[in-house]
Amino acid sequence: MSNQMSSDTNGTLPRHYLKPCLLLLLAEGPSHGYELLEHVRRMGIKGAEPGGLYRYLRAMEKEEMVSSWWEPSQAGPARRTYVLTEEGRKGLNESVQSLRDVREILVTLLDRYDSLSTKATASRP
Amino acid sequence: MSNQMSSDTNGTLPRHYLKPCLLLLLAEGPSHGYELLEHVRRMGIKGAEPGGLYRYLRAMEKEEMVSSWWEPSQAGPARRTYVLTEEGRKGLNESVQSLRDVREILVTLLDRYDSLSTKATASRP
DNA sequence: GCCTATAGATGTATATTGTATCTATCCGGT
DNA sequence: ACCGGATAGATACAATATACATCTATAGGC
Repeated sequence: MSNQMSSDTNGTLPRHYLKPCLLLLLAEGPSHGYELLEHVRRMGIKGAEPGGLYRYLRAMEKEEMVSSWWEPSQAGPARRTYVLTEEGRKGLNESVQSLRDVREILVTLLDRYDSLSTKATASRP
Repeated sequence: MSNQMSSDTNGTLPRHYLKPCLLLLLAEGPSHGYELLEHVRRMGIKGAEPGGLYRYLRAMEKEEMVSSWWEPSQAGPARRTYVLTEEGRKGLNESVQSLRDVREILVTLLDRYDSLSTKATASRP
């Protein structure tokens, strides 16, 4: 039964905004997976999980949006530190542009919803 | 090769906002699939396609968000007319609330991006 | 009769996600 | 010295979602 509806984006940014989030976070400075996980969660992608995140980072590396290396940790296991590449910076700029588009569409959609209830109230004298 | 990144949400609302869009459109008045397809496309979900849309409508009907019946058309084949149910109205309200959350997170994220480049420019005297 | 636009539905390959599980390291407690 | 928990990263496989092609039908124009 192919049914995609399930429970929606409740209060959280859909996980598919993970890419722009990661690019933004890395534009703010180098970081490693475990830390990025907490950051993206705090940024709004509550449902982010390690599996997907690490996968994403590797995929981004394959696309040369980021590069990484192992770095020993003073406390705990070694970390893979990620930094944004030139490509990644460009990718971020593009992502941000489409995010702006999405934001505008959302605003329009929400206005449309609001005017809907306004009309409904207005029609009750 | 499992690579999820591909080309992102370029200029369009991700297809997974189809549900709130359809609910909003149906809140504005009854409609049928073919017409809804054009409307959601104009609303920003450029990549919406008939297959997914019709399936989506049937799924929403199974969830009792909408109800439908066949209606003969004056010109062309019969149409399945959809209307929003009480359930659907509630679903729309909830969807809209999470859309507002998403919008706010997006705004925060974009501000953060902007302040990033501001800092970069500011550091060049 | 044949072609096109309209209208709806289904089948299926592929892509993406979700969930569980696995390895390893360091630190603190006992 | 040994154990358990926090940190860190990675992988396998199932479940879902998406894209694309295809199929049925009807009405109207030519």
